[in-house]
Amino acid sequence: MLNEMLIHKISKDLNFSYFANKLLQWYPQNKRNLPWRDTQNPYIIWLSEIILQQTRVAQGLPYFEKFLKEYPSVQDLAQAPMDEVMRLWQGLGYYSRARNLHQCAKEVTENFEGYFPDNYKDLLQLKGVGSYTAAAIASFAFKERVAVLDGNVFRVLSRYFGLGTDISSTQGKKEFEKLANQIIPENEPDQYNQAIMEFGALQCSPKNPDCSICPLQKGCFAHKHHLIDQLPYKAKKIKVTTRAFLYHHITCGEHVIARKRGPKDIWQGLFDFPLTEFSNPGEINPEASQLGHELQSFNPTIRFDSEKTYKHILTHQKIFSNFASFQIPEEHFNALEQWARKNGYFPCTRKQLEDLGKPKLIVRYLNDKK
DNA sequence: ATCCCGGGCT
DNA sequence: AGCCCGGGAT
Repeated sequence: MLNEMLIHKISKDLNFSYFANKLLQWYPQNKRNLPWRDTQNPYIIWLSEIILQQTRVAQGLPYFEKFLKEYPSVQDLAQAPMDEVMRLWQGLGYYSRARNLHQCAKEVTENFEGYFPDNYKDLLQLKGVGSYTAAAIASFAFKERVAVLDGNVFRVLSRYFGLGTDISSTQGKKEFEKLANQIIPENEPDQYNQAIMEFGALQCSPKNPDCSICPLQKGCFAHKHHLIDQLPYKAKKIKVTTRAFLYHHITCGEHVIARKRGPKDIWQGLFDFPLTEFSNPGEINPEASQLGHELQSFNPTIRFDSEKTYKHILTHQKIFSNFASFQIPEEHFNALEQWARKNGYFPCTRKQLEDLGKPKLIVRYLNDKK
């Protein structure tokens, strides 16, 4: 057993060094010449990394040059007026980066005598410096053996080692971080970090990578299993929208006003009540409902139960719903029916309504009324 | 026009 | 988890 584990560990380590060596070999032959490469100046590295967050090289490059020309040192940047920094940043997006950049320069100047912290852990404390940027500065400027994890690294590792954990999950980030830090070699950790990111950008590209010329094709899990376009796996984050409904429960004798729900929205083909939608739950207000006003001519007895908000959770929608009930004297039935038909609603008896398919939300409300 | 991508902060 | 932003792909 011990033997097996030992063999497993050794073969894993061999595989890791094979992988790292291939990248280290590939890098000098293929790397782009960029002005923040081949320097160990933490200020220049930090500046470039902040600018390159969420930003392509082609877009960031002119900004990097502007900033370095205007502020050759961290002190120059720290002393610059905020407005000037913002103006230089103009057009690059994510403006909190510029605010953090300026604040970080001040921190370094005032609290660290102008010297950036020289290790991952301390770098993390700086404003605007997260795990990626801290690892980049620590390895490029100070040769610390700490792996960078950016979109490129996730992609390369996920494909080569067949790691399919969702890269947007906390669990996934942990697993990739662990793997990446096992692979990164003791010597030249900086070159290795540069190499794997450049490899991801140029060779192991998100779409249509040319695997026929890839130095890591042999041994690549994704290539072997034809999973290049499935990896890395990233769960699409469905954005949950909040909606606020005011339902109008309109009754007239034994009749209820209903409607069949149409396409392009939830509950297609089910039946519910006339509905006014508000932009958020706090704004639900019968006074603001056009429907309620139209019903006034039928002399309704109105009850709005604002206390009871029904919450209905779907995968992609969170619905908050209130109900207002309108009891209409039977003498207005004909006029009410005309109004209903004109607006795409129809009267039906309580019994008929029972037999129609309704959203859970409506059923819950009707049961509560009993 | 709409979708997708991406580090860090809150 | 949701937001911040612009650019590129579709």
